Amino acid sequence: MPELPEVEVVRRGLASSLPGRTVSAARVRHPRAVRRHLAGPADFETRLPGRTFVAPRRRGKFLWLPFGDGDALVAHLGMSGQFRLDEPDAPVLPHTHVVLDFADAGPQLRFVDQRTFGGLWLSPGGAELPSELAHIAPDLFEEDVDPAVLARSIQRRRSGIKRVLLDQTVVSGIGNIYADEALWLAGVHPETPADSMTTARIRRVLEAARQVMAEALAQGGTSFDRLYVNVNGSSGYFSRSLNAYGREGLPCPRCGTPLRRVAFANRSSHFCPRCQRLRRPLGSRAE
DNA sequence: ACTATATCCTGTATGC
DNA sequence: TGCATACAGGATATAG
Repeated sequence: MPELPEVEVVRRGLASSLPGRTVSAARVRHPRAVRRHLAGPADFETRLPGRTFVAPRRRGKFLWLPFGDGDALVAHLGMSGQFRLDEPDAPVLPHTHVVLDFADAGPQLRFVDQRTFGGLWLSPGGAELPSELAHIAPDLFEEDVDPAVLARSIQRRRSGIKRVLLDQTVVSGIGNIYADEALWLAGVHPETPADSMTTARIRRVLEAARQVMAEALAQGGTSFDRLYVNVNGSSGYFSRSLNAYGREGLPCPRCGTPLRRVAFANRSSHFCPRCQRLRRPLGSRAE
């Protein structure tokens, strides 16, 4: 569930309190949370103490917390990962998998993750951009993304446009919720073959995605339950602004037609059958 | 190079 | 009431 806006809310929360703080101890309570730290949990615990955090960074849904020495702690929240900043004597929540102590008297950094799809690892030399993220494309808020270039690369794909939006090696940060919202906003059916769309139409979809994620960020992200919260444990409010996602059977806010939900890649797509028509089911691609 | 699918996981909701 | 099943879905390994 955490997509770009939710991860950015977390990044900002960490940015306000981590820089300048020095780790004094690391404890791994569940080894799965550091499975991408290939040297193992004990090595992870040994390598962090003594390092001082600088400003947290983000690309798409990945976070990294650089240290002053040029290495970085990389994190992905997966489905249900949370960073919490809690006083050392605060109760430890269930599913707390990693705890960092600091040399100062401030709060601990705790990684909590019910479904354990998320995780942490140390990336040597990863302060600027962890090498493990080299295959992750820039997101729509990075300045070096040229929408025209991106639209042309999307247009070369034969998959449905939603599948392409979810491919983090094409453009990062978009997950199932914002893909459905962007396509609803742009009036594009999720299964529309990317190579059947004009670049102008692809750019409208990208702009819709950027817009809906910006609005979600302004509202603190999307929360359906306590699985996504910021570093203080509070929820965002964007779920009440969703137009399509999770609204099967409810009237389309634009035309009133009942929204549909269809199976899609082990999950669901939500769309309006009237506003988001599949045009030209097969055959010519002249547009 | 591209495309699609199975897999990991657990709390909640639903069906019988 | 209890048990079983479906569902939520990130990234990635793997197969085609």
